[in-house]
Amino acid sequence: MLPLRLMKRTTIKDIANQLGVNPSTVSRALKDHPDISPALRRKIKELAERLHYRPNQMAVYLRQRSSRLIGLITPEITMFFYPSVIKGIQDNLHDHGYNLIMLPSNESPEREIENIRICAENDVAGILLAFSRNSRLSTQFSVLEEIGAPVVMFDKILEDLPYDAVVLEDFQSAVEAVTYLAKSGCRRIAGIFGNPNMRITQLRLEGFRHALRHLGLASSDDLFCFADSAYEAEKCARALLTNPAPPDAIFAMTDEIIIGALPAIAASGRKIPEECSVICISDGFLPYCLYPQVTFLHHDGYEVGRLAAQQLVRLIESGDYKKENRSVERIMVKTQLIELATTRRVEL
Amino acid sequence: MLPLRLMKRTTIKDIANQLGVNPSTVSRALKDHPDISPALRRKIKELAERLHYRPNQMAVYLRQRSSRLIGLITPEITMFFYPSVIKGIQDNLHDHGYNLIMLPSNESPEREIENIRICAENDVAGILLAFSRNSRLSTQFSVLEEIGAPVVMFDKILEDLPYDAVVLEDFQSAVEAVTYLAKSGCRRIAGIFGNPNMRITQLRLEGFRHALRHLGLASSDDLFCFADSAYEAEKCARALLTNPAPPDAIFAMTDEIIIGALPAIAASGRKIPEECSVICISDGFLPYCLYPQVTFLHHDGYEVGRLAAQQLVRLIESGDYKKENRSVERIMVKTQLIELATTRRVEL
DNA sequence: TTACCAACAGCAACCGTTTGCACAACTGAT
DNA sequence: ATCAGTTGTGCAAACGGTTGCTGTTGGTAA
Repeated sequence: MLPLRLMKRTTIKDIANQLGVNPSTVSRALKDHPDISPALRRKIKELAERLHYRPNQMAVYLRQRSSRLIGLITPEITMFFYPSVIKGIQDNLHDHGYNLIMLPSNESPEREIENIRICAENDVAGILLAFSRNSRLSTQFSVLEEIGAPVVMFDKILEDLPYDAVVLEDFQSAVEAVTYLAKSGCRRIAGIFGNPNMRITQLRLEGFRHALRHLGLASSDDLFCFADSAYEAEKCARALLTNPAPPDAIFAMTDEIIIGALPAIAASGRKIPEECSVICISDGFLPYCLYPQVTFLHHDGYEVGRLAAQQLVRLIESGDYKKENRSVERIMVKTQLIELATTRRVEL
Repeated sequence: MLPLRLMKRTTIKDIANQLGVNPSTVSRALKDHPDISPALRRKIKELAERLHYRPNQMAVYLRQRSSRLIGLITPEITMFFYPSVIKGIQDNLHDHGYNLIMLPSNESPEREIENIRICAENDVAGILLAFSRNSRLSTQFSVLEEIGAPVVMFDKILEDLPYDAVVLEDFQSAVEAVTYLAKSGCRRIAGIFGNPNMRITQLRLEGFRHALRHLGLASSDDLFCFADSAYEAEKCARALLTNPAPPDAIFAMTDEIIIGALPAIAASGRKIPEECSVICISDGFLPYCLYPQVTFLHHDGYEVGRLAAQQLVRLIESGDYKKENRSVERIMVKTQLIELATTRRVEL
């Protein structure tokens, strides 16, 4: 006998032939259609089992004009935040019988467009989308509009796009971070931010400045900078600390930034947190690995992924996304402060 | 005019109708079949462009009896090693026009089988597979055999399965780690290992013991232990260090283990590396984040992913995997020692 | 007996693309 | 004028499964 792998896959027709019935009868029997007698139904199911019958999803998708595939488009997949998001998405999607097709854009808007096209070609049931740094409204939008499937954005969103989104409290997190530092006694608070094109950068920067203003603290241009990588963040931190009037606290906008900044602060010879406090926004894994462990605002990637997937499934199954005047939903994921070793303790 | 998203997608038939030609002609024209005259070819392509025609891949797959989807089955997706592997796979697959469908098994053999089934149902062109801790040869094998597509295993493999695999030098890495510690002056070298069911654990443990024996060092049962999580690793490390004859060096088999072990060593009050050296095997990101930065053997996940994908594409496109007497390939990824702060320097 | 209805099964079209084959029209050689 | 050989195009089946409709039973009520 041939090895199984070289055998033709059993189809509905094979079952029908062996039983002398029509393929349609088999199809109906397998999905418990009441038109088929229980006896026949059992016979068909038994044979299907015996022949290891598995429906060809491609055929189903084609006929049904939609797959059970979800396209996941992200600028990056390895670093920090995204793996947990993906896990959140996966766990939720699996429960609803959808499968994920991964389409990383590597921070390239062109690749992003290509990925959206791939989604279209594969008749995905829905798209989960976090944009690259340099994606712009007009270009990305027109391609997305060609898709018949619902879209849910998360994390790195384009605010004006008429799709639902799951986001973190970026503005508010920065406010909280700064406020916490101030409460712990810091007076000159510096910030290191990511790519200034990204909306999350803008929001966190706004929050940062808003808090400083509100607290009556200095907020001059030499107290913040932008860094696109850990390496640049290290340079930024060094520059901030050699200022004539150096900060007594540093807020790092992301995991990536803290990785560069923390060694620079340590290298400057300052005691942490006494001479320089440090706080960052993180998914929650890295701060525990660093030394000293960094106080951070927990941005829960898993939760973001879970909620985005949940919302997408809801849209798919209700069909609501097709409605003309549906208003866009923004789902906020709460942030939590985790006090570790790089800040002075505050009585709250 | 309707929003694009609600319009029916253009098909080959639409183009054919508008031009008064046959769908088959359109199909051929779009793929530059020489039978179609250049003039008509141009006209068809122009219209296709204008109507935003995109082929329906499901139909193509169905007709072609195989998709351009690759199933990726891993026990885990967030932690340490896998994100880089996935990136390596992605980068390679994208270049060859394949797409990845992610099927995490969450360390469950049952889920693994389900995932293999999903691959079958979706007519994947190939499968990339890393097994869960508790997967067993017999059960997993029979399901895999039903698949018509080639399989490439990586990292966590089942040795006796007749599929190609990309693996790291597990035995050799452990030997190198121990040898390096010995050269740097350590005499009582302990090891903390992962789940003993996994082949990589067995190999690394064998290498560890082999090296100790070879170097004439102690290799008693109180010098190694198994830990299934960072938390357990912490307990393990603590136990090792409170031995009557404590080790002067610890080898941690994975990232996860070092996360637990390092704090325990620090907490014991020992100076690192003078009183206790530390070395681990890692994908290369985490050791730099820890304090002190941990000397490690670099196990390059990206490279594993890249090579696994490459090999799979080769099998798919050559069709070699169908050959009866094809011998199985094992591809080894080289390991590299990175000397950081937790070991005493060695003149090599 | 007739009329009607349920229960069950089959027919055939359809989803969008591909592809072997047939065939028409034209060319050029005989 | 005839025939073989191109060149360009169309026909129709196929991939595997789904589903609206039709048709055949057998049974029940009028």
